[in-house]
Amino acid sequence: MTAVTDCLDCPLRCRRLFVPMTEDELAFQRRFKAGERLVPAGGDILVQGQKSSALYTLLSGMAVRSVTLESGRRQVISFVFPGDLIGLQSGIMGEARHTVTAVTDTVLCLFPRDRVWKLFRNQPARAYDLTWIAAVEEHFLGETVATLGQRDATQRIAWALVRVWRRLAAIGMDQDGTVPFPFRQQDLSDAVGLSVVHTNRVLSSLRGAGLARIAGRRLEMLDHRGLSKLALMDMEKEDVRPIL
Amino acid sequence: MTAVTDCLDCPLRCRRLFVPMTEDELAFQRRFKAGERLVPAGGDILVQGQKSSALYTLLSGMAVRSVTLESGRRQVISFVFPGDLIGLQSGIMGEARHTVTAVTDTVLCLFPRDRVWKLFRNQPARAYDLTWIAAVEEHFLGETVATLGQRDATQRIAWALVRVWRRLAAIGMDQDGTVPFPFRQQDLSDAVGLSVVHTNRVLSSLRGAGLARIAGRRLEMLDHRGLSKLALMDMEKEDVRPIL
DNA sequence: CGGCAGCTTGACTACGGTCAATGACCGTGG
DNA sequence: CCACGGTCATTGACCGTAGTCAAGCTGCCG
Repeated sequence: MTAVTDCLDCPLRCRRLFVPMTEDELAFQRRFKAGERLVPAGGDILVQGQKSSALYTLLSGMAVRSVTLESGRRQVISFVFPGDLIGLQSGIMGEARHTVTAVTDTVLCLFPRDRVWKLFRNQPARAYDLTWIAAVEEHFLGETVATLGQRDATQRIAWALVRVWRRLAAIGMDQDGTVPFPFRQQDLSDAVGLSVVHTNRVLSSLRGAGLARIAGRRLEMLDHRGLSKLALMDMEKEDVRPIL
Repeated sequence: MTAVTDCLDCPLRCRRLFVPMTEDELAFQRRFKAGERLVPAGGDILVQGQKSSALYTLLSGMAVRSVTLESGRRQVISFVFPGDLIGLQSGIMGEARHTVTAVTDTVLCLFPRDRVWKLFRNQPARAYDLTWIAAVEEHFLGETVATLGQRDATQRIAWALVRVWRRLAAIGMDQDGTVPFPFRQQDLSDAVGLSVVHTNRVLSSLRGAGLARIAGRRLEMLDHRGLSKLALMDMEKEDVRPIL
């Protein structure tokens, strides 16, 4: 039985990916957070089509956001990492449009819906941040659309690996050039719109080319610059964003 | 020389797609709007990588939001229709991440960036609406990702046509089962990640099947239910959203 | 030790891309 | 008024990337 993490002790907010909070915001944040929710690996955090009012921030662990078409095919919309907001759409528009599934054991900070309104009413700066977060999310989805529409198989995989690596490095989860990678190849292929078989072939070719390697639930980045170039990604300055 | 449209006379806000505004909100809105901007067909409303502070709502005309990769390939992220918000990302995150190009002559309502902060400060309900709009946008991008990742060529085109048709019908732009469709086949193919050639073939097969037809810069929907089914789209209840 | 989930490899196929040529339409200028 | 040039739509022939099917392989957990 672990105690609930106080926002004061939040291991995420001081990471370079996130905009620092003021004293005042931090105080509000502590009252805003209503508790935590634990979802074990394989469990659903949010289910497509189901009413759900809460907002979450992923405190630890990883997840995938996905939709399933009537054809039965699954698309992974995005990977979800510590610090990511979950449930904005369902929280605002009423019901969840996609499923969020825990890939590892996860801990979520819980923000009840009715307090969100209070945030807009009393904390305009935080409300602005929330919109900012939504804009960032939108930006990444735009990137994803461009990837699925215009990049070939190798570029897609390279792109996805670089994205994951940069995101995790930005919250300090890299060690010796590796980051945790708990996703199955099936998850990766569902994310980039390729078959598992082809995904596997591409991965082994990237390994062969000495660019990156997945092994033991970890992703090893052997040539960040090379892989980024292959993926047609610019080495954009890492931008920061708020965290809720 | 046409006069600027007063928000009171806005031809969009009363359409069934949009949440009605209160008297109060309308009053604020009139002060919020700083003027209009006209962009002729083919002109750029926003340019990828360029600083831009303003927020716009497309008042009339149509546009495409797109990004161009280093390979030179272009991805159309979304079509932009009357009532859509433009520039949230650039307005909040600083610089535009994608280009918005006018496809017809367009009129834009202009909201200066510095007034956005005033909105968060003084109009929490409108700020909430802005976030809502961002969430809706995010939802649609998620759909797009799923389409590019999991639907085949025919389903993609069908999906795109139905989306356009529903969107325009929801603001009353349908006449005799047709809606304006000023986009080139090149735009459509860049939107769904297919070559123009294949797009053309699919379109003619849809025409042959009596499902839909594009002619004379108009899209004729011959079998909405059939095309939706083909596109694996549910006949979801039309949901409403706020307009800025 | 057995069973299961996930990874890997091979053989064959097909969907959609590319290249190329022709056609339809439209605005402009001689 | 018609010839010209440009843009966009259409069609044909060929090809290559990635999907499918199917069989082994590996590693983990009971």
